[in-house]
Order: sequence, then structure tokens, then C-alpha cells
Amino acid sequence: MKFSNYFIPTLKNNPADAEIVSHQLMIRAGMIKQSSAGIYSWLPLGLRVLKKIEEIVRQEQNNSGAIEILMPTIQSADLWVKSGRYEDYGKELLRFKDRGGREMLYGPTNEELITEIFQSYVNSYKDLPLNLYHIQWKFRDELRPRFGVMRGREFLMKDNYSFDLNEEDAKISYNNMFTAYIKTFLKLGLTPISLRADTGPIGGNLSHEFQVLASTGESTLYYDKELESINPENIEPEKLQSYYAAVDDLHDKDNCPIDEKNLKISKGIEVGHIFYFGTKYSEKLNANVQNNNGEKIPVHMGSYGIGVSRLVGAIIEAFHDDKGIIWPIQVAPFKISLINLMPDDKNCKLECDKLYEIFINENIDILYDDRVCSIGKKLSDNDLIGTPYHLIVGKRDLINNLVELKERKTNISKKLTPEEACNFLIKQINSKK
RNA sequence: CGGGGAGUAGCGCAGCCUGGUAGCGCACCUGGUUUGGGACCAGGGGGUCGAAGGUUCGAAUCCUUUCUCCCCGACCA
Repeated sequence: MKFSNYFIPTLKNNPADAEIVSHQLMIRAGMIKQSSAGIYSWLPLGLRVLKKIEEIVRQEQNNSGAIEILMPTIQSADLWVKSGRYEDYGKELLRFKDRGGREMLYGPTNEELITEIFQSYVNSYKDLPLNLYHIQWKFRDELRPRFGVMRGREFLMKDNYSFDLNEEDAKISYNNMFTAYIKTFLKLGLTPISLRADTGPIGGNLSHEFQVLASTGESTLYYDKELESINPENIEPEKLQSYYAAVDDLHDKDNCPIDEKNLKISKGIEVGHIFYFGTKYSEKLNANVQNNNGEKIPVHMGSYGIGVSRLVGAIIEAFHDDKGIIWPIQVAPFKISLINLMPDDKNCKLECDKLYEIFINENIDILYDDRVCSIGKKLSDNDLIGTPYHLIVGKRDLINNLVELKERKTNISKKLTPEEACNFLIKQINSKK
């Protein structure tokens, strides 16, 4: 993509409305624009990142055996009356009427809808287990939205729902999803810490929340330092769940079960939550299946959420410096910024055009900064945007057939020939695909 | 919802106390000079001062009402 043909409205000043660093950077990098409190438009750069995160979440869901569907944002109140949550959910639930006077709502979650879908089609234990997910916008009319997309009223969430014949099977589904969550967050470049959690208004009796480490995180975590280096491929979920981890108000330092030397304290951001809640909804909404004795029994359900739009903010909270965002390569909107310091110079332009073609042919996302503007603005804009690699082409070095390759994360740059730089980048980037 | 703060040009702000018809920096447009870290010079465009009502000869400024946004707290992906 050529910068001059694209739309990345960067800002020099911090907007007065934004308090936390991810919110400030998202606005300054031209990723989002606030529409009203807790509601945002996603501009091209933000949308690219959102889609990348969504895709990683989707892949891991698919790998886990979950099946994608898409349910509507607008729901009829009827089902919520049946489940009892039309009363219970309170003012967070955005309610309105359609032209026929029917009570409608903007879904904050989808247990009722999915249960209805399930009961419409599934009648036999032979069709279990079943695990359906969707990635859809939700709305919760928060008392106080804040922190940009980290705590929006409208937000993109991946939620899925597992259906099993009994509690034992449901726990297998639960643990399967537990592992999928750890894998997902690791794949996003984050460090997940899982904590046993309260079940909250969704209800149920087994629940974990997933926090990712970020120095600017909202909650303080106390946990076994082993959790920072786990590999979900070779560890059982039960074993992983047995490691100590607690948020500050639940941590009792006198009765902590692990040694102080193994205890780590860090800040975290909650990005996922999973629940097993048994037959709470299936009973109320008649989601029954017949077992092998022909008896009708309510299915055991679990629900699992990942805040996809929140993750955009969480990743920035985890990876930034005073110059801007530092994207993990997996979610970077572009892998490379190709920066032409002097677009009016014939040789610079020729070299950049050539390099651009090479990366386009390699199918590598590249942002070609061909704008005619000052050098400082280009370099600082690209730092702000946070592409992992900056390939800087200027008149001075080009005389010696050299370009500068800078790694955003370390700020280390080297002078290489264009060929060397290309080879290095293609190798690096393809190895992380 | 309780407590605090803010709405003046695209962004960041000053002006308000003490009323006299709006200004600064950045951004933007034109021309020129520059060119390895947010350039320089000259010229230029852009605001019914959140909205409504009131006081006054006169309101960004004083009074009333209202809307919006932000921060702290209680709650959440």
C-alpha cells in the first residue's frame, strides 16, 4: 500500500479526551475515531489490526473444533424474558422497540439465541458434543465506558457455546477451550495468565478469566512465575489450572500456597473469560436431547468469550514505547514500512519502487511511505504506527548502494545493500507466517 | 449512579474573573528555499465561541435551563 494513496490520519498532539496510552496511540496513529462515548469508528489501520486479531482468534477456534456461525446483533426480547435475564440484566442491556412495538435489544451476549438454535435442530446425544462460535459486535450500556476500545460500549467479541450430554463431557469441552485460549493469546504475542474467576451475572460454577501482562494493566496479578513460560502443547489443562494465580484482592500473602521466590507480581488486562454453567439456560429454554435410554435431558453448556476489539488496546498496552506502537509481527497492520526519504530524487524513487514490487510479489504487507513531506515527519509517523521493520531509503546511503533496516522493537538499525535487506526481511517474515 | 472537570477553527489551547463583536501553536492552501529525525521564509483560507432562553445599547464573557464529553469510585470481554 502506498501511504500517499491510503488514509492514515496521524496526529501530533495527544487528544485531550484520551487518558491511557493505548487510547492515545490509537487515536494518534489514526486507527480509530470516537463516535460517541464508548463507540468508535475503525479507520483503515485500526481495522487491519482488528481483522488480524480476529483471524488468529478464528484459526484457533477452528483448530479446537469449534464451528463458526453468525448470529444477529439485534435480538427479540422474548427469549430473554424466558431465560429471566430480561429482568436480571438491568440497565446495561440496551432495549428498544421496533415499528410494530415489539421489544428488541442489542445483544450483549448470545446464550439465549444459541440455545434456541440448538434446541431447534439438535435432539439426540449422538449429535454431541457441539461447539459453536461467532465473532460479532456486542453492546453493553456501561455505566462508564472508558479507556478507548478497552472498555467500549460497543465491542467485538468472539463468543462460543459448548453443548454436552453431561457434566463430565462438558468439562472436557471446557478444558479444550481453556487450552485454545492459552494458544490464542500466545499466538497474538501476549503472555496469558489464567485465573479461577467468579461466575458473575452469566452464572455457573466453573469459570476462568484470562489476563495478559501489560505494565499499564488495570489489575494486579499474583502468580506462579512458571505461568510465564508454559507451552500449552505439552501440558494438561488441569495441570495448568492448578498453578497459583490470583488478583490482588483475592491474594492473601500469609496463606499463599507457593514459595515467595516463585511468586511474581505483574499488571494484567482481562481479555477472555470462560464459563461452565450446566443446564441454566437449557432448562429454561427447553434445550433437551435424548440420551441412549430415550430420556430427554437438558444439555450441559459452557460459554467462552474473547474481547477481540479490547485485544487491540491490550496489545498496545503491552507493546509500546515513547515513540508509539510496537506491533508484534503477527498482528501488525503492515510488516514493513518502506520509507522513501526523498521521493523527488530519481534514484530513491527507482530503488523504492523496485523494493516495493519485490515485497508485493512476496505477498508481504508493506506500507510504502512515498509521501512528499519532511524526513522527520515520515520517520516519526512510522514509529508511531509501529510497523515491525522500517526499510529506509535515502540519497546519502544509496550512493554506496546501501539502505537502512531498522527494527522498531529494538530501534537497532543496520546498513545493508537492498538485496541483503530484502533477503533478510523475506526470510524473517515468512518464518513467522 | 455519587463526586470532580471540560465544551472557543481539523487537533491542542488562551481569552471569561473586570461585557465592547475572537486569538495563539500545530494542521491546511499558494509561492519559494530546503532535504538522514516532527524544516524555513512570505502570503492565505477557515470559528452562528455545544444548544436554547434571559439580562444589557452591546454577551465567548453575567444569569437560567439543557445536551455532550472526560476523570475518580461502584460494575464488566
